Amino acid sequence: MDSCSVYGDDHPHLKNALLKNEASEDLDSLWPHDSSNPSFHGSASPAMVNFEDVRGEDSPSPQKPIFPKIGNNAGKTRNSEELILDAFSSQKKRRLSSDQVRFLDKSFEVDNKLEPERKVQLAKELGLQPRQVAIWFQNRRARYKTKLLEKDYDALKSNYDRLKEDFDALYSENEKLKTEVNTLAEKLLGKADHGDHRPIKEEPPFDDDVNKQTKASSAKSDVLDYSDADGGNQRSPTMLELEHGDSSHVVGAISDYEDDDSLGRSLLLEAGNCLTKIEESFYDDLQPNSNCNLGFPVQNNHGTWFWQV
DNA sequence: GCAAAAGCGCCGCTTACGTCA
DNA sequence: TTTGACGTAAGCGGCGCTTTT
Repeated sequence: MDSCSVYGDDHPHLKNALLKNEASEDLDSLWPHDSSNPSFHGSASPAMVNFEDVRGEDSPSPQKPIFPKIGNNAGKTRNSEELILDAFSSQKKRRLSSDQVRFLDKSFEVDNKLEPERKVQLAKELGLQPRQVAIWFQNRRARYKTKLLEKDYDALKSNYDRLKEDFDALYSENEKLKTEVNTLAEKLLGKADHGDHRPIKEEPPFDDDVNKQTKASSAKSDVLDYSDADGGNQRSPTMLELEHGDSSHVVGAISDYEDDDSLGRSLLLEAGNCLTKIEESFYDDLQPNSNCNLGFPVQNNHGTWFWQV
């Protein structure tokens, strides 16, 4: 920033006032006074912060504007004329002092927006140009926004990780149960091949598409010759039924095997229990009408489960 | 009353400087 | 002493809103 354009050529009276260290008196005439706030000499805004509240004990007189400590000489004692000459003769950027930053931060915490009056008062109190105060607030808002975004990102990421963990656990359990069901089905098939060749009674219809494919099938094909009902994935009717959320007929079909031995019956009963368990595990907690399924299966009006994106 | 111009402040992006390891 | 990374003051252009003409 070109400080000369503000306090120099454009406002020679202000430059002279500063050179005489009379800034407070001259600037005081620019806004109304408020005796209740000696620090700001006229602060009427509740958002204003008293510089004395944040200034360290080693800071200069609270009644005088705080000029920036310049560069590496920040810790050295320099008279005000040197500082002012430096400020006006150099085009280089000068960092704000820690006191100034603390004061601005306090003020920012109270209100991150800057009204014109407040800006002028802050600038006066800190010995800065109003534009410098405005720029500081703009940059501060930007930094604050960045931090907020980072915080939001972290929160969303942790939520995503947690959901993914849950999903992975459910998915692996699903795979495990599928394997278990297939094993039981194979055992059942082997049993049927060795013993009773009586055809398994046709299952009652449970859904349009699946029913079309299974209606004319034998009991054997009912278990093994399941065809593609949803895009290439070979799934047994049992699995399809699971996806349709109803295994009651599967459990009911177990009664057709009452003539079998106890092993077959127990296997079937166990399979039925597994199916019930799978249903409970996967579908009971889902909310099909929710817009926040995050990729979990959702049931539409026809009772068909699909993957919502 | 309406429209164009001017003024102002804010924002996002960028640059340049100061500081530190 | 040099160098690269990082934080930050400030520049710039665009946009929206308000005021002026």
